[in-house]
Amino acid sequence: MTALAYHDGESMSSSLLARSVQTNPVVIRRLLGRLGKAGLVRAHPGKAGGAELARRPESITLMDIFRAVEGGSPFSIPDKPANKSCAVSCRMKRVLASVLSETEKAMAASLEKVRLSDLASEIRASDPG
Amino acid sequence: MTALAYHDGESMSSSLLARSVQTNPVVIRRLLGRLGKAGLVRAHPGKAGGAELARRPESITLMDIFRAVEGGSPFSIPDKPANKSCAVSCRMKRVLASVLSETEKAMAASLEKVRLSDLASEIRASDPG
DNA sequence: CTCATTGGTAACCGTGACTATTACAGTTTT
DNA sequence: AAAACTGTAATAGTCACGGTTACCAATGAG
Repeated sequence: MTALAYHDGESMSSSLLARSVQTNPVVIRRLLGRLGKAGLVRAHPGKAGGAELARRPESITLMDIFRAVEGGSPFSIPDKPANKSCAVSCRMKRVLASVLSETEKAMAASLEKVRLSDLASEIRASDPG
Repeated sequence: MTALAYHDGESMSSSLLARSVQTNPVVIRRLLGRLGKAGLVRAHPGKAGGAELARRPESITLMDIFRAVEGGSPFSIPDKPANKSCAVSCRMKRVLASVLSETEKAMAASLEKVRLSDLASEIRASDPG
């Protein structure tokens, strides 16, 4: 995503992006699929195809990307059946959920503050060429 | 840990704790081992042995537990070699590390705010017996 | 039209992390 | 001595994820 923002608006093929992160094009396409469903990127098939940002990088935060690629909550509470004869076990899930919801909000707020354009700027600032 | 705080100061065996979370005593002992190294619990072998909190539950935060159980950072940056011919790939690790360090701090601050005694109180409040 | 290039997706394998389980040694109380 | 506990090692099973191959659909160049 940062690469897309860096090459402002231009379309890049999945193989090119794959080389950038040293992985397989299919992995990239899987990610682009999720990002596409979230409305962050557009893909064009065909000979001169590729992927490009669907919105301006100023309007995309890291939280948008996080939500798109990691489906659900970063924290998960195991849903084993509680031990009915234990007061702690019975109430724990409810209590933990409330706490984790708070720290999730804190994390989200932090990620919301960083826009994709910020990352691109930082890269440009430290790029000699 | 909440169970230990709930049964204020009393010692509990790993098998008892295991039944509470519906798992195997060995799993509990492995966790207690880490918590012990972090100075959060004490364990006593022998016939009337078990584990107990090493500090008052008011002085233990969820962040303490998190650090003790999960060794390192919740976020990890893959340490694949960067693609030297790509400016983004070369600078990305540094930029990402700085950003993630911020959100880690946010998460830590949120977990620091919750003390073990808070959880025990909440359980007691909603416990009829 | 033909064909090369690309995205999209399914199928499969290998790997790494974690849980569960068994087993055994060491310690402490009875 | 016996019982009950911790601590730890070894093992097997499960699950998620990355990597890979393969195939289809779409698009643009010739």
